[in-house]
Amino acid sequence: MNNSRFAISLHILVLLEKANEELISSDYLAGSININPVLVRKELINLRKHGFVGTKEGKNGGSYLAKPADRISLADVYLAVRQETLLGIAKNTPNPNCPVGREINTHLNELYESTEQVLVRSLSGKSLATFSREFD
Amino acid sequence: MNNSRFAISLHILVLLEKANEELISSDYLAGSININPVLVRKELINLRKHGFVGTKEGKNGGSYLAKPADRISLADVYLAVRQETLLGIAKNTPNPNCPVGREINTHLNELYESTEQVLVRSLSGKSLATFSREFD
DNA sequence: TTAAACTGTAACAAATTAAATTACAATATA
DNA sequence: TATATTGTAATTTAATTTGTTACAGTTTAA
Repeated sequence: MNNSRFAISLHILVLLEKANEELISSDYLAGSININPVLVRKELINLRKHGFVGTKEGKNGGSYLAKPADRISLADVYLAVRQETLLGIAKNTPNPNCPVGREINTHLNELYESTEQVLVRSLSGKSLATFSREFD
Repeated sequence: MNNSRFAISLHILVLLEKANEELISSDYLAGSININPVLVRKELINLRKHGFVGTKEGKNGGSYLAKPADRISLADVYLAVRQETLLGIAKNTPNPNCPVGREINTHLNELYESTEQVLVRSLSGKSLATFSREFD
C-alpha cells in the first residue's frame, strides 16, 4: 500500500463499532484520528460505497456501522482502500530492447498479484469485530 | 511498500543472474531499467550490503551476482529493500484522550507485523533463480 | 604515466503524491 | 429559520520519491 488509508478506515470502523449504532460526526472521528475532517468524509464515502457504513446528513447527522462487525473482514477493508497492488504497480517503463526489460513488468505483476492474494487470504481471517475487541 | 525499490532491485538481480558472473556496468543496468544510473548505484550499495552482489570499481568495472541465485529468495530481496512495514507504519498521531485513538497504533502495528510475516513466508518460497527462469 | 571508463557519493532540483485547508452548497433538525 | 451537519470542488502546502549534476576516487590499458 501507499498511504495511510487502511489505517484511517480501520480507525473509523472501530470507532463506529464501539459507538453501537449511535451517529458519530466526521468532526469527532477526525478528532480521534487527528486528521482533517474532509479526509474523513472522503473516506466515509468510500466505506459507504462498500456498504460498511451509512451516513445521515443534516443537523445531528453522522455515520454508523451499516453491517455487523463480525461480517466485515479486514480483507474487505483492505480491498476497499487499496488502489494499486501491494508492492506497487510495475510502473517503470523498462527498455523494450532488453530481453529482461521487455518482460519484467509481466513477471513482476504476476508476482505481485499472487503475493497479494496470500495477504488477502490472511487478512480475511480476522473480522472487524475481533480487531475491535482487542481494545480495552 | 512505498516506492519501486523492490522492482528495481529484482530487475538488477535478474540482469546480473543472466550475465553469468560477467561484470555489468550501472549504466547498462540503468539502460535496461530505464532509470538514472545514480539510482542504480545506490540500489547496488544496498544489495551489496546484503551480500547479494559485488562490484568492481574502475575501468571495465561493474557488478556481479555474489551469491548463487537459488540461495537468494524473493523474501531476502523484499527484506533488503523494505523500509517501513508493508501496510505503512502507523504514523498518525491519534488523539490520546480517545480510548480508541490511544491504542490504535499498537494494534495496527501488531496487525501489520503479523501480516507482513505471512507475506515474507510466501515470498521465501520463490528464489531469484526460479524467478529468473520465468524469462525466455 | 596518463586518458578513459568506471564506481561512490553528496548536494540539489524536479516531479509526483498525499494531506490539509478553504469555501460553500445541500440537507436535516429543533 | 438558525444551526449543525454532510458533500464536494478547488486550491495550497507538505512530504516523498525520483532525477540530475558534479566531481572525487579507482582501475585499466594503451
